[in-house]
Amino acid sequence: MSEPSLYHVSKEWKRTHRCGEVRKNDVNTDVTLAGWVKKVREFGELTFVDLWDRTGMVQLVFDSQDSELNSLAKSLKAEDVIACKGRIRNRPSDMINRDMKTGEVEIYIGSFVIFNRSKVPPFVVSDKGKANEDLRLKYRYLDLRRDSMQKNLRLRHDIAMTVRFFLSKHGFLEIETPMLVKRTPEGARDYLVPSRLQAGKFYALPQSPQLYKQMLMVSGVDRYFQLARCMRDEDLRADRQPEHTQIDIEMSFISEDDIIDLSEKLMKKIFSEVCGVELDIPFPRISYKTAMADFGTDKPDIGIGLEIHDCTDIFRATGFRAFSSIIAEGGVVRGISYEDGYGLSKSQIKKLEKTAREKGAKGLVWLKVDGGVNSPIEAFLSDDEIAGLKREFGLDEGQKSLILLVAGNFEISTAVLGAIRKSVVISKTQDKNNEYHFVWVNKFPLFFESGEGGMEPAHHIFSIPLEEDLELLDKNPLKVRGHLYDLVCNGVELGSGSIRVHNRKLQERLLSLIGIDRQNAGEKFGFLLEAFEYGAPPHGGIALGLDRLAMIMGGGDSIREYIAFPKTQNAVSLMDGAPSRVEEEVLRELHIRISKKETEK
RNA sequence: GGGGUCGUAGUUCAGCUGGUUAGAACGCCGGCCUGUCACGCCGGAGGUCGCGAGUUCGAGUCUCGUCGGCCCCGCCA
Repeated sequence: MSEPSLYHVSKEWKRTHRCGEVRKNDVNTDVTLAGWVKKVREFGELTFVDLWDRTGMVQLVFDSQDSELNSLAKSLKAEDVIACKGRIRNRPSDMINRDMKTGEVEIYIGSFVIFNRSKVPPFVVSDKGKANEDLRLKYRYLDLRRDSMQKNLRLRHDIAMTVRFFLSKHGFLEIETPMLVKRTPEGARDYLVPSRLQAGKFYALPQSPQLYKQMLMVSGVDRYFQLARCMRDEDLRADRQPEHTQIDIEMSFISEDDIIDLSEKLMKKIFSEVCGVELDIPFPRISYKTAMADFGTDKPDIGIGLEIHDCTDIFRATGFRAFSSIIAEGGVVRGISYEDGYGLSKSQIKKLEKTAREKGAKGLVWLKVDGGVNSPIEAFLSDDEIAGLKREFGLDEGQKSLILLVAGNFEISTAVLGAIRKSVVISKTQDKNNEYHFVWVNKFPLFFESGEGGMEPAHHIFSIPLEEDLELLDKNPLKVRGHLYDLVCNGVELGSGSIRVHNRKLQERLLSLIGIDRQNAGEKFGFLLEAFEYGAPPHGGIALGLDRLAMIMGGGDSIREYIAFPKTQNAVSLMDGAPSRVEEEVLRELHIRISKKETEK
């Protein structure tokens, strides 16, 4: 026994048990344990030390028999790393700690070594000690030592292992695809990697392995999966990091139903194995059109009611000018009935109005209905109109509710109500756990209108149109729907996929619709198009967000809690300081010069 | 690019319409204690109020700018 440092884990100090694993039936065995000191409690000649490792905590006891041992024990501090030898013994019956797995026993210590002393940590390394996220990120290695974070790491591992086992059993091969790839023009901004050997050229980090997994299908791999890192240089959110992990799946000779079926079974397996929740499959499926009309979003939380209703017909003959003029111009009046919102104060309703305006509404009309009605536009409303609203929303006589109405064109009024619904849903679902409302959203349009009057792919340009919409491709491409499907859970987009194009002509046609002509297509996707000419099987797949899945299963609010080393909203790693400047010399080798303006910052 | 919010002791926070000595709890340091496990008791140290300007007799508090964390819009599957 002496002051720390150069001890290594020799045979002598090799541990025989883990801290959280000593139990009553091990009593009287001699053990060697190692771990982190969490707490020292002194009582004169008696000292207790809580020793922790990933498996749990156990109490060590030192007493006066050996005063040197005891005084060294008293010098122990939180987060010191030690190994110790002792005998497991029962605690006195009235001293059993029911809150600890190991609380029936304790280790009577004969000797110990200190591998390393810890400075006083910047925050208390325990779930009981609060710490702000920036501090936690800077000292992530301490943060991860907390039980809640260890639990999150374990959760993620369990999901990953279940995925690997399940897919492997179903005939899928796990295949790695390159991290240094060719930049593709569509989609998110790329992270670029300069090439040293090819002056002036760049690799991109993959936004997803999309093209590679399609090539693997052409290769006859038949069933592929990968836990793939995907990099996107876009702004961050609670559920968006610059790098995230997808459970990436691709299959040959299958239909949309096959992929949905497999995904459902995978989800069921994961929830069952990892957290003992039995999901009901199949999940409901709704079309994109229905999702937008009824929920105002393509990732609806379907578990909490609040569907958007069309109330235009109720107000056809209204005396309320704001509505009548919009209806006359071909607009609509849409609304939701928010029963829990009846008690909202004026200022809380004001906040909803603000949300509405942010999303482009001219205003938000609200009515509190019960036996009567209370609304700023009460004077303009007829009894028929009020009765009509109650009928539309299925409200019984005297039933209380807050009805919110938005008038305008269909898209805006629906989007506004969707946004309001989302802000309301968050507070509604916060106190619920273990409730998972899965839904498939499918039949997405293949294209959306882009800002400049052109078109851009809704998902990506490799998805196949629905058979019945093929003829619209020439006449009205915006009306063409595709074999595209998103998996949504509690309002979070967990994954999306599609059946792919496997025919060169069709692929070229789709590319030309978004302004990529033949020559251009050859430069950018030539290898894909060429591959399609050498026997490409029909194929399709899906990619499920591992980080988001972990977040939902863990009940968290941010995927950062489920990523070992995440970045801040400014895409900075507070722990290691990435990104950073690099030496001039390094840049020169990469044929890069930073403009002066940026250097001065 | 834009909106919101936060920044005070090592940590988490309080600090009113500006007012003279900036507090609490936990942590830390010293002492006492043989059954604690959120131990208890006694004592102590610890502050560039994010940073920079401005208003004022006087700024933690008000104004502007700036930096950083978080939430959101845009953006992004």
